[in-house]
Amino acid sequence: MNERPELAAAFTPADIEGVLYQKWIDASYFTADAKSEKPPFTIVIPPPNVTGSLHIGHALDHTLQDILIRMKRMKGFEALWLPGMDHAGIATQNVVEKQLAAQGLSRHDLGREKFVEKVWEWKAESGGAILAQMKRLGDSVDWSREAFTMDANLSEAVLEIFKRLYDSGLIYRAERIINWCPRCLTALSDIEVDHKDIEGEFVQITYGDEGENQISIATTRPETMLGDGAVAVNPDDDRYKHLIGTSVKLPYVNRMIPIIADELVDPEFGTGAVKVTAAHDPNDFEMAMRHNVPMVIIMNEHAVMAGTNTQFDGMDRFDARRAVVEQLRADGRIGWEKRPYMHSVGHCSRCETVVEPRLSKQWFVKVAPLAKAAGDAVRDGRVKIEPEELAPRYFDWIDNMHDWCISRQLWWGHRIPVYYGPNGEVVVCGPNDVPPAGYEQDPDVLDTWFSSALWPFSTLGWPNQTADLTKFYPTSVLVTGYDILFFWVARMMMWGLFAMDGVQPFHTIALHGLVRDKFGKKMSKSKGNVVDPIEFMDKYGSDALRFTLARGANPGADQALAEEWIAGARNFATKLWNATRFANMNGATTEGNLPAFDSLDDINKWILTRLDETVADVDQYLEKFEFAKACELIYHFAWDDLCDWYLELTKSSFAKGGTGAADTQRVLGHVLDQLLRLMHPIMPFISEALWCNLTGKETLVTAAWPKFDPSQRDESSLVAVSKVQEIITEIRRFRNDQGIKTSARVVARFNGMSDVGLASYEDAIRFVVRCDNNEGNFTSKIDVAGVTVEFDLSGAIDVKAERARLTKDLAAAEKDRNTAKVKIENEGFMAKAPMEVVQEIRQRLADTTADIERITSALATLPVE
RNA sequence: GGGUGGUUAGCUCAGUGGUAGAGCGCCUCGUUUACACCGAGGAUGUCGGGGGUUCGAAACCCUCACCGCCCA
Repeated sequence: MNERPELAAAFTPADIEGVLYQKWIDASYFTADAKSEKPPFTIVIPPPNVTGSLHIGHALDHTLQDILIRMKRMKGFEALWLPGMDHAGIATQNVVEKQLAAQGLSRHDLGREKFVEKVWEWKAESGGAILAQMKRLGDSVDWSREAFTMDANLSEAVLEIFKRLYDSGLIYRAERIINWCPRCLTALSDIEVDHKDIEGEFVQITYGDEGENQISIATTRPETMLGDGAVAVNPDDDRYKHLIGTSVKLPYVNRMIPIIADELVDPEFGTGAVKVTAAHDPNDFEMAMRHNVPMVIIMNEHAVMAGTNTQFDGMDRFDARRAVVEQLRADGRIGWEKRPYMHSVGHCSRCETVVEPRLSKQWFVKVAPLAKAAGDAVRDGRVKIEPEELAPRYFDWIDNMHDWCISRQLWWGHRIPVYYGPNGEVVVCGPNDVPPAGYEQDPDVLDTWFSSALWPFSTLGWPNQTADLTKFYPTSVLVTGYDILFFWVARMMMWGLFAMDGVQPFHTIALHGLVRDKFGKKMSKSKGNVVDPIEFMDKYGSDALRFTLARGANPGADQALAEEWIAGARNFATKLWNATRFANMNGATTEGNLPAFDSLDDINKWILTRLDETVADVDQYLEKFEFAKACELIYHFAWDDLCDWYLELTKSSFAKGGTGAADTQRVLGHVLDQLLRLMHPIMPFISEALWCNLTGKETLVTAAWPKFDPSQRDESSLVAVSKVQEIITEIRRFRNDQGIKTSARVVARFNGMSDVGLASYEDAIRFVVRCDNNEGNFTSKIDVAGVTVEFDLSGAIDVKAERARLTKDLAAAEKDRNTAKVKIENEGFMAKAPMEVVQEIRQRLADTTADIERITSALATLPVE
């Protein structure tokens, strides 16, 4: 009767994963159809860097997206999960430059065109390793739509939006203080700078010569004094009021600089007088703008002192700092020195070099109107942020966003589509424009995030009005870590709303947290606690890794991950494998209709009821991005309800055969069928393997998602089975306490089974607890759930153990009764607590009182030792 | 400095007013015919401290302490 191929005795993930993924690809299950009548469900993948490989954070991010996509596909949506990669300007250029450096070359040796060619070569050969790794993970992405931010059509989108923004007055070129990385030799946006507290110095320096105007300032960057354009004090600071409007001589440079008054100066900080280095400090720049202070650049692009006409020219900025302080000290110009002085310093997020704020002519996006729209879309509910607790963080940032510096002095990326004429004319070219003859293109490229921000629609064909764009935009949900909320999410919001006529790029932003080590510490190479998801997949299977990550994914919260947890998930997979083997051995089937619900016994009704509850709850949780809770329910339903109880309770029925067994075969087949469907989004490989084996069908990928129907539940079966469980547990406990081996058979007599409606389950109980129904000399008994079970222990009852057991029960019952009693005797409680709570406590009081009586009398009848 | 999240069993974490939970770990027993990647049983918490609201607080309010994150 069982024609299914037999499942291997042990579950080996490697045996099924590659084969199944290939089968899915061959069958094009993941390819979405823009012409489909089905409602769309779209997710665009956060494009990994082309230089990247799959790390544990990707594994989490992808697992969650795949869960949603697979579930929606099963629910009958036209599910599109669009994969692709980001060209990752600085990161990629760095990789290729490093390779060149190994050959003693720099990009300048090759020239721009050759260098960019080289990067493309590198991309073809070594880039995108992550794509193969995504297949290991089981990602059900539509490979036919794979995109790259530097693809022709995506590049066209970049030109298009640049032109539109420029024409709308939202892109401008200006001299501003920007973050300059002296190693990458490019400007950076604010969020590409990481602020870290480091040990620096804070020194007091006197400007002006003796007999002339003198003033003491305090600074953490003494070397920048060479570029000072003024000294600023607070207008209300009595110490300096008399100096405002006068000048003081800047040492070494010997330039007279004005002493100005500005509210920004904090009189409590340092000496209350600050140097104004407009070209190398953002705050100073602001002040300088207000007071017309000259801006002097004192370093070259490598952050080497230049153009100061002092002995410090040619020194690196940090060498210059020491040299300047030394000279000042020698000249008696240093007051106090605080060293080390902890303060926050910006570092390049790519290479960790200390960023040099620098006056520079760059291209900027005027963000105010765009950011306003991006904030409003969330404020008015068109876009939901999950969990909503993270929305304030979004508002806080987007409502206070500074103009965005988008030009980068790199070669790898989208070149800025601006052309300059011989007389300084400026022309911006869209995708279909041709620059006038003799015009030269701006040499810079755009910030990588400029193009990533187009991702939700450039990947669908924009600016062309494609079928994909019509069908799949706006996307359904964006799943990503909260760490790139600002980098990427906010910018997609701005671009999407602007380019798509106010239509938001996604309905929901589902944010997850970071994966941390088993102690909740951040993973880092220096700590050596970084884990490799590929290694875990090799060792425990992709399903185990996926389940572990999903099980730890509470919305917006970080999760700790330990190898043991993954081993546990692998054990869970093995458990299911074996449960299915058991089902096969006992003739479980999915053929034919389910027996009428009302005709079933309580055990079958119970498991169907529990299944229905589980399906309903899991469905609801997954829809709310509560992955951890959904996994928890599946895990406990499968392991506890199904394996530990249902399978055990069905054994006697299978042993007996008959219609009871036939019903159970069909119900068991159904329960497994539905459970495997339910877990397929989370553990796609093993669920597919087992489901196809069980049902003989082709694939679970496109099978229907389980439906739930609360009318097909039976509460009384829950009560009945819980009594059965209580009886079994008590008997096991008794046997355990009495030191009876699990395998040993005991003669026992059950009294009162029909009074509690359990007569028909006596056999099932006896089977599980190995109690034979023979005549005997019943010397011991236990009372549980209204039933008395008497045992023939051949007189060998361990009275001491039994007394200990009962004494413990008595103490527990007394404690419970006492808490109930205290409440009942509390007038306030009786007067104010809701009726059902009072009822419940009354019941508890009655139950525990009865328990105490029963246990007390049992203790009394124990023979004296 | 400004925000913000947290402090619950040995570890990592659920738990938004009615007898404290999970996974892993720990202890005892066990190869019983799906599974030792297993089964059965068991131990473990003045829910960070203090105060308040309430008949009732891990949960709500105030306060203190400590840890973390974001922004400057």
